[in-house]
Amino acid sequence: MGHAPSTVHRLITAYQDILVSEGERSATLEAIAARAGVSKGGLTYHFRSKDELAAALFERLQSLVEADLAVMRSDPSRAADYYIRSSLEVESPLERCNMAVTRLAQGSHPEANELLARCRTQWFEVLMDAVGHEDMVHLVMLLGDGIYFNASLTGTGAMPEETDPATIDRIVRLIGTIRY
Amino acid sequence: MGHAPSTVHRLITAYQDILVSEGERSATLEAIAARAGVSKGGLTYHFRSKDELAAALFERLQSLVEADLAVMRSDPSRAADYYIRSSLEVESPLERCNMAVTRLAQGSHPEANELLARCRTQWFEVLMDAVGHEDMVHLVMLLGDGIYFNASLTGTGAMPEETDPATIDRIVRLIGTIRY
DNA sequence: TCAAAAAAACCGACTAGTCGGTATAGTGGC
DNA sequence: GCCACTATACCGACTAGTCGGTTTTTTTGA
Repeated sequence: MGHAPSTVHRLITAYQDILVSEGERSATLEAIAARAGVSKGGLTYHFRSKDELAAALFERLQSLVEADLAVMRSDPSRAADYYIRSSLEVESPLERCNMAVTRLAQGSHPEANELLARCRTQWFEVLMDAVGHEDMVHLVMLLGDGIYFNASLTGTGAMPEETDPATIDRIVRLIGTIRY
Repeated sequence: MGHAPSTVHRLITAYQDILVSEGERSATLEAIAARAGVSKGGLTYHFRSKDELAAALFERLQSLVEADLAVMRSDPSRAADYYIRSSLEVESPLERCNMAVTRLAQGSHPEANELLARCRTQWFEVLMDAVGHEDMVHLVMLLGDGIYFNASLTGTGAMPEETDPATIDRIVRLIGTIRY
């Protein structure tokens, strides 16, 4: 039996989920509290301001990225493959959190922007260690971003057809044939 | 001598620019009006509501995409190359407009979402006609999306390093070596 | 040709409603 | 008794949209 998630955890998740599915404007204090199943007073008890809530979201992303980097470092031979494929997992805690922070960044939230920049730098470095060829790393990261971007639009409403895992498989195979 | 852009044109551009550089929240009627050099009353004279302004933005995107598709159809052999490279041109009217509509889509604006879906379907079809290999088309489009996504984050604040044209050149050459 | 009338473009104060944040009295469980 | 809340009320800042009125441009008819 796992613990039921704490109220604090639920509040951060509620904020994250509303950001992802409805955008920054809909993420009001009351909407967040309601989704987490507490009153507005309950929210402000744990987070005195929206900025504190955002800061908590940033911390969550940092630790999730840390864990992701550790996985990639643990098996460099599969790092690139892992990076591309995990971009597809829109439901994973990391991707959802990343998407939420991206929404804030696009709303010109400087902290969110800097955090994303740091994360991307770290992914780049780990991929460089694993792959060793700068252009290939750029290719892998751009591809991952593309998959991620597509997924993030699919998530909100209706995209032509979701990029399905089988297609990604074949694409990964295609770029696997590149000799550099 | 070209005409000075009309107030209507300036208002749509102002809306678009604020969406791109500061996000949906900052795109208030007054901010839009101020950027276009008119008063709030002047804005509401031309657009009775924010939705009408958004509708005008959607129409602009449609006609820009139409023109882009025509270019691609006119020289199928360079269509894929053109698609990838034009994703980099963040300052072009098409990319700016596309970015603005994307911001609205991420704020869960259903119309924006459907429009983007239609555009992407059209691009896909034109690329399919030009390239003829479905996985390669997906690869090209995902790569374009990745470049575009990167550029859109760079635009708002600070990304590690902008994807520069020389890197894109080399990446295009890399995927050009793929035999399918 | 030119003044008067009409239409179009625009201004800015106002209304009604929303949101972030503060405050406070009360409740159930450990 | 105190922690983790609920419920409600409130404030100030801000926002979309309205409206009466003003300025600018265009049209018209003598």
